[in-house]
Amino acid sequence: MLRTHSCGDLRPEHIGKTVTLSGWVQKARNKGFIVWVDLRDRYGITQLVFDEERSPKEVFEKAQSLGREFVIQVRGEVIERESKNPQMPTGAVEILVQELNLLNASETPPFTIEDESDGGEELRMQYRYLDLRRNPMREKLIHRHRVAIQVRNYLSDLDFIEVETPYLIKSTPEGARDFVVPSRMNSGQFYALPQSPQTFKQLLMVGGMDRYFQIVKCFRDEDLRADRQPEFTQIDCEMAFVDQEDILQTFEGLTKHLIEKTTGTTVDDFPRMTYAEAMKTYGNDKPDIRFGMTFGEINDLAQNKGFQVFDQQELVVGIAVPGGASYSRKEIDGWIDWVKRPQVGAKGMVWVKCLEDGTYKSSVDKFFESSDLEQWAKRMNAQAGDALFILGGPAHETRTQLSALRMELGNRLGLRKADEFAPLWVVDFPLLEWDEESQRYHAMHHPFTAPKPEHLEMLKDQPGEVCANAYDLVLNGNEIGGGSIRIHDADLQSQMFDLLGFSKEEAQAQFGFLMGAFQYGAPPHGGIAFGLDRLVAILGGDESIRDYIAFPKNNSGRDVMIDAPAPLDQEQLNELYLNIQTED
RNA sequence: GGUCUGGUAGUUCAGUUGGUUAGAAUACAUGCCUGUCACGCAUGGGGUCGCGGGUUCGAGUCCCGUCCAGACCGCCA
Repeated sequence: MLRTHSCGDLRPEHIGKTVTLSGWVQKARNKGFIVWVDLRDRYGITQLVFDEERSPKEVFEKAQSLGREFVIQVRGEVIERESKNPQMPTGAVEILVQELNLLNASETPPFTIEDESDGGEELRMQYRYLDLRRNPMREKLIHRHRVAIQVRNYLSDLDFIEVETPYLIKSTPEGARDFVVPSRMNSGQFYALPQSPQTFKQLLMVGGMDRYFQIVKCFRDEDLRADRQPEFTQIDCEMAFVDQEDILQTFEGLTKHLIEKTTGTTVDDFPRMTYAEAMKTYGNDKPDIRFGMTFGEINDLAQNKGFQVFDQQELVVGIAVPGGASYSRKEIDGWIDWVKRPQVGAKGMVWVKCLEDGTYKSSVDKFFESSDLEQWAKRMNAQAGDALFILGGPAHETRTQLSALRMELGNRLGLRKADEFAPLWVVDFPLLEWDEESQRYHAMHHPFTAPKPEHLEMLKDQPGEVCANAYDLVLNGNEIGGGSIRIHDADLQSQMFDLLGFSKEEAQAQFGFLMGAFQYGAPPHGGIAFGLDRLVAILGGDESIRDYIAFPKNNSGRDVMIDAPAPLDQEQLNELYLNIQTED
């Protein structure tokens, strides 16, 4: 038996017992006459003591050579510590070691295996197996496991069944780029890895499964971000014989359950906001409603008063910055530079300080009366002591820019508290969006999303105005889930493909299987998919998902530990009928 | 595809206007230390300043190129 207890088990009631422990050497403190070794495993740390007088001579000598991360097994008596450490759960006891067995030596690790490691991101990725030994990393993976278990239990209790769908499927032109897999048995042909199990879960509904979920890997060959990986995990769900309200209720329940079970905080019923409303008041379809700073549009108040910069803009809109009246000229200039960066792209920014004495000071004092500025402040819900930051320009662009500014201000003012959870539903998304590049409509959600029945008539003449029965679940400014009621009628689905620019032949070739299925009694159905990595990270109080994935990819989509992707040798390429084209 | 930031000891970083032998902390090694727990003290080893080119009497420092990493924009139905 390699151990009788874990390194987190022993307490004063074990004093006098002889135990066997195994684990890693966290640290050895050699005091000459006595050596203490912190022995670590997943469950905790137990202090071992090797004593000149009380330990066997050869054991004491062997203990001198123990280094960090050596794997050892010890046998000894649990004794009371002479000086206790109240900070450690096992801090009242220690093991007086009688037998020491070196199970495996270790090189000195390239970074310290401690809560606050000295290792940088890249190094920790390269030695991920060492990084995972650190408490914060282990706790994050355990947190992920707990969320996943709660999802399975909750949905299973509601009669959802988990069904696995295939990973080797067919490439489709819509949406993100596919990862493809060459087929050896079918020369020149390729599978694609699923961007999501979308069509399969719909076919499961046609197949009468009624309620399906799956915690499933999805693959998208697009550029990465802190919260985006090329392979990621979804909680994919679908229900038959439901309307939008049924789905919102069901998954609001799940999300509440997850927040309450894994963070200990409670949340009220989720507010709902239409897409149009979210864009108008937050400039964003995934607003962070943990803090205010909602948009105030002031076209009617600020135009035709002699300030030409505003007069010609489609939209003039601003926000109140709490405490902004005390900003120095330099700080304000810093924010003006910030919005003018190419990533944001504003041309400039007008500011107004709402002073404590009720007067106003602004960059446009020449053009506006104090009473004008007061009305602006009112529209932006400003208090005395705030500043107004105002942008003007084309409506959509300006909203996006002001939203970026609002989020950055929220971050820097500490308004985005990691332990606060503010979920909301964003509903009534447009069905389609016009794409300038390809000069055609694209599905905003995906091509299987059902238009709102009351908008069906507009589909022919004003397709851009049609709203969909589509919804996103937003948590703290992040989209953590999105879904829709699906089309279950072959004719309507065919009409959608028309609108998206598919010929009848293309639609048949790409999605014939789905249209075929709809001809055999497809039930009304709809669903939702959650980004598990993102959800887990936010519930854990982080924005970056990488720490919540055991073996993530870096910024360029590489796994620096196993050094993937990598070239294939010629033999393997031949077998797959592939030639590599060299760049010139 | 683009913008920005960074790359100096095993690691995390400092390094002035271009000027002596490139530093600190930590890790590591050795020794000392009668209760440590971020132990302490002393000593020591450890550098292709990412790589290539250029400017200069002289480059870690300035310029050009390139590679790598990170954040963001585009992209992500």
